[in-house]
Amino acid sequence: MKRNTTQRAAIEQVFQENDRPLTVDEVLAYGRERVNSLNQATVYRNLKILVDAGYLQRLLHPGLGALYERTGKAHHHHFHCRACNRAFELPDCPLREEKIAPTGFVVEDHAIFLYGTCPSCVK
Amino acid sequence: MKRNTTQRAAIEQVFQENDRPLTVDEVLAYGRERVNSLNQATVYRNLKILVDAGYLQRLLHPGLGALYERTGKAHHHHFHCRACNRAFELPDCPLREEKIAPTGFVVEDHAIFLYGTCPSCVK
DNA sequence: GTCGTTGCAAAGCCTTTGCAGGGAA
DNA sequence: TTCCCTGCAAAGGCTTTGCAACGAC
Repeated sequence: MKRNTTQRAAIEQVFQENDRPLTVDEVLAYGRERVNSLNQATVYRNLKILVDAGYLQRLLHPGLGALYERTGKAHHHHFHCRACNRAFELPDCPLREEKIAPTGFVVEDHAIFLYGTCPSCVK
Repeated sequence: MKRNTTQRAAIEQVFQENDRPLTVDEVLAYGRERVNSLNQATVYRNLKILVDAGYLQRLLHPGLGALYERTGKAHHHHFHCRACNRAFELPDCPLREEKIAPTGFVVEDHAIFLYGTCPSCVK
């Protein structure tokens, strides 16, 4: 049975307070603000547990590597700010899958990654 | 000055005969069909040299990792066949960058990755 | 004979795993 | 008292680098 530990609670709070996809390092850094002794291996293990529990979703970003975000959101894509190096969620999807591959390719899924500058870095 | 070695020639031929993005392992495997002694470190070093020389372009694929493809092609995107695990180029781009991010986000660039089954695996 | 290149092995990153001690229930 | 969880350290993958030998020019 899953137990409630200070470390796991801290990690969940990190995701509650940061509504954007986070890297392992970000989870570790933000988590240590709550639990100073928080270990990297603990973060890796808990991220896996929280993904298995359906609380988090893992995605691979080209460049940022593994990102973790809360589950339960609608189909969406991601923005990477090159200035602050953070990832953000984009609410919409501009794609019609049927129209984008040559004849013969069966498209089951897609991912879109945008790059640029986020609102707080533009200022 | 850059020298013409058997190993580098083999790697270039691999890209001439495979008109799709290749992983390091694919370059190594195909290259060894030409030069049996071809070493992994040599492949890594030559891929870097060929990128710097403008002959190849490196891109990061979520899932497949680093991919290398010939330069000089028009703006395009990539398809990953889950059956044979190969990457392919898609000729078109279905996106209007201006329309896809919320106000405040400045979009400079984008990448689209499709997933599914390629024509030869569909058969 | 130069000196760019190669193969091998060692060393870096990032992520996972083994293990003994610690803490939730 | 159980046994899941944590921290530390060691061990896996993938990629890079150091070094001596090789070979293109």
